[in-house]
Amino acid sequence: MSRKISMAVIRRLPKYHRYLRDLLEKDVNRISSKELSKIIGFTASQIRQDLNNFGGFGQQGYGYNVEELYKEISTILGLEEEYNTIIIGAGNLGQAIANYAGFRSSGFRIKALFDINPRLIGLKIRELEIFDIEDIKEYVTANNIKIAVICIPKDKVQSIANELADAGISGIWNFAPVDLELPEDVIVENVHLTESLFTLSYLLNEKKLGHELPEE
Amino acid sequence: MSRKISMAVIRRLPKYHRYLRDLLEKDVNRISSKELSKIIGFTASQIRQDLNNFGGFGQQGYGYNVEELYKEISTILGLEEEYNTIIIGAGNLGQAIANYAGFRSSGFRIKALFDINPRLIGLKIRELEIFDIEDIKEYVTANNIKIAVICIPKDKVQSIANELADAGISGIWNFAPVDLELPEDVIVENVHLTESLFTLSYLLNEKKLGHELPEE
DNA sequence: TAGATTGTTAATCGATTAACAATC
DNA sequence: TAGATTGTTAATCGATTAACAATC
Repeated sequence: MSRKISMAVIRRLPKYHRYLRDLLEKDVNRISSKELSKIIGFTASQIRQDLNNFGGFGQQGYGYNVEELYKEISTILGLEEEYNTIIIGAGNLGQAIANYAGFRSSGFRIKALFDINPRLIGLKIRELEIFDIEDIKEYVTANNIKIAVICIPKDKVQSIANELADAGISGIWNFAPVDLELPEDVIVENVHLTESLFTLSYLLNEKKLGHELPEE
Repeated sequence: MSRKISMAVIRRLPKYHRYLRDLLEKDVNRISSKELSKIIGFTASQIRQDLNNFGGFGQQGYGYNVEELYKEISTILGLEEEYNTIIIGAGNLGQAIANYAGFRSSGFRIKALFDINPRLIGLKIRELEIFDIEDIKEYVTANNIKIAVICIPKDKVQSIANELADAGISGIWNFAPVDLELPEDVIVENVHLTESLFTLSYLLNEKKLGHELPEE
């Protein structure tokens, strides 16, 4: 059997993870696909299909053990790994990410920030130093950095991404409104905020026009 | 013919918008679905299908007029509308959004921020006052606020969303890791940053394990 | 054992791609 | 007119849902 999981399935995994953690926190220790369906909003059938891509985690007549399933999904998501991470762009967004406990507590170890602005270079954000973006390639190589979070305006993004790729980065979490062109061994995950906002704008406008909106 | 556009199509619209603006800036005034396909990465067939959901914007033998198509899509996305907007949570992320020129220049008029922290209440961010989150319902009603951006920790989010709904809000742009339960006339667009990061984590892990990754 | 619920195959649905007549 | 390219119908592909035998 070949492992070829679709993006549709992959993007549901973090949601399972989140809902299972919520259940754990409520001391629920067992759940059926039917019950989970009710709270997470996917069909029971889809839940069973999704999970069975990765293994038979359930038990007939019983359902799933919440803690076990949570751990399995954590492993599948690679959350036990640790990744040296840098943030490029020490503006509001870069700082927001640097400070967000949720990322720091998972395996993403933020090591430094980088910026082009001389007034920021040398400052510290929560013990994290801000370096000159000129030095990024050298830093990535020297410090075994695996992940870069890009939080700078779009103009320079492609050229910086090229440097990161040259330096052997594994993944890029990109917040700039640009689709990067990189060798396919560099994994890019985009957060296109404007696209999200424009989707909201579309839906609001459609509602105002009295048109029917799609599910989901 | 009924208007029932799928979310898959809707989420591609902002991308068309962005690429068309890039073309406009490069003074390209005409493009075929085939050429657009090459730069945007969708098939030519899909591009024609997508656009034809909204009208016959092209011309046989010629292609599409870039400026005209850009304007059409702007209208479809509702970008000519103006929406009074508030930001809930004046932390790093709330400030990042308050300061981001891209949002301010489109029709989203940010009117104020709200926070629970007494040390922030009364301060200003770029002429925007930070108010007490206690007063939110009254403010929304009194100031014809249509959109709320939620940038606070998850605990209080559902109850604040309820207040917003009661006050007649039209849309919520939600950055908290929570799926809101609201009357269906309130439109919610989520930005689940952790889910995005975990997707990246999954893909990095799969790569490391030598598994084949899905397209897209 | 009887009841519940999984894992998995088969059926359905919807989205994408291909093809081509219409027409600029 | 000949060439290009759309708009649209038909074919294909993939994802979701339904069904049910296996089994706890």
